Amino acid sequence: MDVSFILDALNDKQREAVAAPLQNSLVLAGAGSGKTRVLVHRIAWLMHAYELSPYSLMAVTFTNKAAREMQGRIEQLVGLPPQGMWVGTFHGLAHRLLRAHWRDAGLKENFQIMDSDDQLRLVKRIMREFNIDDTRWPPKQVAWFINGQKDEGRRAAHVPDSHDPFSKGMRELYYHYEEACERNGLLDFGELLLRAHELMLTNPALLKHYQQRFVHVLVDEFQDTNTIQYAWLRVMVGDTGTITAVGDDDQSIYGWRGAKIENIQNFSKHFNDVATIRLEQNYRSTGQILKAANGLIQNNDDRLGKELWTDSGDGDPISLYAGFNEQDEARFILEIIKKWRDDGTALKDMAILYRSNAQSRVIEECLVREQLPYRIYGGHRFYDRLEIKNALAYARLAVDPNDDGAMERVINVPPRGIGERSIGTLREIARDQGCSMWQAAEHIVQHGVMPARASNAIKNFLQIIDGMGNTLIQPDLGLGDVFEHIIQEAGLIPHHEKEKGEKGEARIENLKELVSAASGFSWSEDDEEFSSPMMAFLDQAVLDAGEAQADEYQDSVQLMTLHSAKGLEFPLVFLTGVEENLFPSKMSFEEPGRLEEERRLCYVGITRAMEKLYITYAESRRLHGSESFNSPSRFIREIPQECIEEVRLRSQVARPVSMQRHNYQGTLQKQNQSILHGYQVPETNVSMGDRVKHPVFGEGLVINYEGQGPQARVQVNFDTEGTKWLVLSFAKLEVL
DNA sequence: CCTACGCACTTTTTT
DNA sequence: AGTGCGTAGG
Repeated sequence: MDVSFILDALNDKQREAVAAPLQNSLVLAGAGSGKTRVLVHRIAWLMHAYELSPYSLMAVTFTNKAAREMQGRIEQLVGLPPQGMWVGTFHGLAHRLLRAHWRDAGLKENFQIMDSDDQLRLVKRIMREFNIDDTRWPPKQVAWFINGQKDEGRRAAHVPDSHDPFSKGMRELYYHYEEACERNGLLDFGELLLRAHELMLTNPALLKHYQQRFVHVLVDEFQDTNTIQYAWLRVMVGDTGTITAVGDDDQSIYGWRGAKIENIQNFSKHFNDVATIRLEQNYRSTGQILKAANGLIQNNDDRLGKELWTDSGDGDPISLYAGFNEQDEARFILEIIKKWRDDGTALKDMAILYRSNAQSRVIEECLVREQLPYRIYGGHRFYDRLEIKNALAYARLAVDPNDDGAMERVINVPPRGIGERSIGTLREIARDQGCSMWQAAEHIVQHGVMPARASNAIKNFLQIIDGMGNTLIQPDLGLGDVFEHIIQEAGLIPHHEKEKGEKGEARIENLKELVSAASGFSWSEDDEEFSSPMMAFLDQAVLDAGEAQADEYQDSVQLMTLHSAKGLEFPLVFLTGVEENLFPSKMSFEEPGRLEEERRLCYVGITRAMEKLYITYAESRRLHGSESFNSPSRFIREIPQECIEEVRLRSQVARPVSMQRHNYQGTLQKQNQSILHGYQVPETNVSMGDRVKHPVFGEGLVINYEGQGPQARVQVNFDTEGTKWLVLSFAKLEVL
């Protein structure tokens, strides 16, 4: 069979990885080295060279986006969809196993998946029920604790006993939480993985079946696996299967949520006869950018070791800009963006990266002022939005009125006269009778045990839900129509119309989008596990947050955190706020490993840039209301200095010693007039970039300033006399 | 029952 | 500074 189409157009190392024998292999794929390509071609190779059926392959990713991309590229390469192959996220595949084997997994047939929001609500509910002090055990922290334990594969019973009351309480709460989930048929994200793992361990026949089925397993972003994911993989592969793990230890940035970099570091110890292949040729960035990235990451210990290289030239050095505050930083970025745009670069090819979301605001304001379109990645996901979650809760109630979580969520949204008092009564009855809140509500309405006003309100609600339930069983209604009804019946549109500002409008727009998402939903393929389209849709809504935003196709500047930038690339990248305490974040100073993770994050940031990278920081920054003076990040110092070019002379005037200590001695290499133009010097009529005339020195260009009021000084680059600092109140400068 | 005000918090995010 | 949450008053 001709397999050249699989191996051609690969470099030697990629080919080595793709055509490796059917054995365990670890592909250390540096940034921009064609990782997904290798994965996809490996799959095609296994199918052709070893005549493996797609049925015997499983490919695991972390995000739905990555799974979709892989699926698409396999189709593209092989020419048809890989029938029977399992391609999906850890959670998606675990979910699939549990739906198929719910009985063996000890679940209810109609079990529901909770997202983190549902989970937090459940935690709060439990804490209320048991009268637990939520100042000593903040619900968020409780949820965090439970998730952390599940990531480690521990149930409440496995949590080591402790004598300190706080830990004891946590453990106790975990018990209650487990019990509540069990009773209500609820699974959080961690539970999907944990339960899928246990399903395999407790059902040897089932395990054998899957181990025999999956001859080869492929894993993307292996450095991000946590304990339970790794354990599950090992069980699924077993002694008979083999695995290809693709990842990059230098890009492990999720340790804080349980990812174990050790998994990739020790991979060769846990699996037999591992072939390790390094992909170090980078097809993305210029030589200078790679040199900077390599230099920086060398400061980490315990690396598997890897050095990126390219054969496509050095490119521009990295530009470093010191803003005097965050406003200045933002304005600088905007100037560069406008320059690149005028030179023909599309806005979507420019990315502004920052360490924390709070930093985006200043930049956004600047973008708005300059009327440049932008798009912020991350933020709230579509299905996470309040209005969407409410609509989905109505749908859940329509499917199963006994869904207490959904009931609590929307019973009084929009306000319909069922307040905390009434809900409390419902909860009480439900608990005493061991029934659902819905049944409690029916009881109340029938027996009139509550004041007429409250009783009527509840009756009204029951009727609304009943009506929704009816639309579900009408065969001629599509999923979109059902949601249309639901939103209508619930009165969500008028409810959001009442909201002030543009918020309500946006929410109504989102609800419309939900309707169209529902109409476009198809569950045809291999989803025989699901009993109805609505159920499938609801599951999908929880597991796949629906990334796309409306303005996706508009050409716009891309803003995102460094974490969400992983896996992406842009010709022009700004790495902003590169200051001590911010990046590395001061939160990372406590645990030793965290600083290395910050450094990897910086490495990720640098390697996003294809052509040109700007690193910026601000000498003074207003964040969370107060002003702080941070020194430039240590990461800047760790980059080989020959890769860096400063775009502004650091001011040489008096400053607090603490700041001066960190100043760079870099010299002014290039004056960029367009950069500086438009900078207003406070309380004067002189602007940066202005041409001025001095009675003695002649004409020159204002390139910097310092101080305020009578002490204000400007630096002028005179045409004939060089640069000089002048005190504005003395020098007789004339603006030309 | 709803609205308004005051308080505390603030790294990173996917599923 | 801004937001989200909980409590106090209308």
